[in-house]
Amino acid sequence: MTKSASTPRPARRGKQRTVAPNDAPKEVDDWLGRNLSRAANTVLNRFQEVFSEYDMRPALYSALVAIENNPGASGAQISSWMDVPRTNVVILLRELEERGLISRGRSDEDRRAQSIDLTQKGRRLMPKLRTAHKRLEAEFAASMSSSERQLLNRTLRRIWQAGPSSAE
Amino acid sequence: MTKSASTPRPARRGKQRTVAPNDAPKEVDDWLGRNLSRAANTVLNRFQEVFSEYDMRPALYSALVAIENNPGASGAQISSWMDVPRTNVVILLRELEERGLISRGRSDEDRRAQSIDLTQKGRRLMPKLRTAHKRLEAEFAASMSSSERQLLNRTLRRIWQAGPSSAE
DNA sequence: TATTGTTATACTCTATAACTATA
DNA sequence: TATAGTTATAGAGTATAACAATA
Repeated sequence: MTKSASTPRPARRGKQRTVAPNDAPKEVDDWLGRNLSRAANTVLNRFQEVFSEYDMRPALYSALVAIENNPGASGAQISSWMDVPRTNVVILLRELEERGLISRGRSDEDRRAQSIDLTQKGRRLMPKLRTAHKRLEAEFAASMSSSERQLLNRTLRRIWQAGPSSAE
Repeated sequence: MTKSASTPRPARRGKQRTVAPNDAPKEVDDWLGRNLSRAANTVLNRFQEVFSEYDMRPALYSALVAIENNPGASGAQISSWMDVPRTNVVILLRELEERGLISRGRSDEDRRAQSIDLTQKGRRLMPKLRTAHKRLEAEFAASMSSSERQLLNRTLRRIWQAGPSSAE
């Protein structure tokens, strides 16, 4: 069984910040890695809340988008498009198949490869997921100017694209 | 035993990007959460490489900095300063103690609380770790202007500080 | 009742080694 | 030899519940 077949994770309790806001600047305030990790985690938490009714994780959602954007692609092609190691994509694909959102046939030309597509159930789900995702993005975009948001995404891409490709 | 007592993790193989750079813009290119996660992961990988000779993880390093900045503090105070749940700080403190980098006595005023300090070994290690960390920061800062870097850190802080405090 | 420290456990993403089947 | 798919396993960070000891 997959874990995600269980009850959706309860949204984080929205605890109030009780810490006094007069915190002095800390040595760690400008650590890039720390700020990135914590920001990523904040977005992850909101993702789980926004998508709670769909029992959807970010990696699962991006796999669905990859499949929708590459109809009939093989797992290796999905892996390459997502830039995620094949070995980790396998788990996502199995889970999506178990949930009836994708189908995996055998390719005619290359009998090693699969031919992956959204099922009708999957195709029907996508617009709802996209709506939820747009809501999530808009929520964070609300606290930035448009140019600031674009610069942020460009800067972040420059950071991670400088590293080695994650696709195996 | 703690895992970190084992051999330092081998630095990631620096694989060349073989993917053709003519990738068309993808739907996922402007996903904030994805860009944040991947950027954070890139910095994490570099952290592991730069700190490989010290067998040091980011969380462990930031705990050391927290302790150095709060001599004699309790675990709860360290947790609050780091803004990390107590339950996760416990693991870091135990590991640091096992490695002889910190000492944990009992507080005189409150017999529940500990009084945490760097050991001499820990104090001697800190300058080396700081040097490595400065190198790491400088490496990523090199690809940005100073104002861009400041804006980035400010934006990231705004994102994660908007969420609930992680300190329990 | 509340706080301190702790154990146990789970979840998400990422990473590597090793294997089978096919090319 | 190389590629596609898979299994198993590990590491890093984050999260919650529950407990004993102390306040």
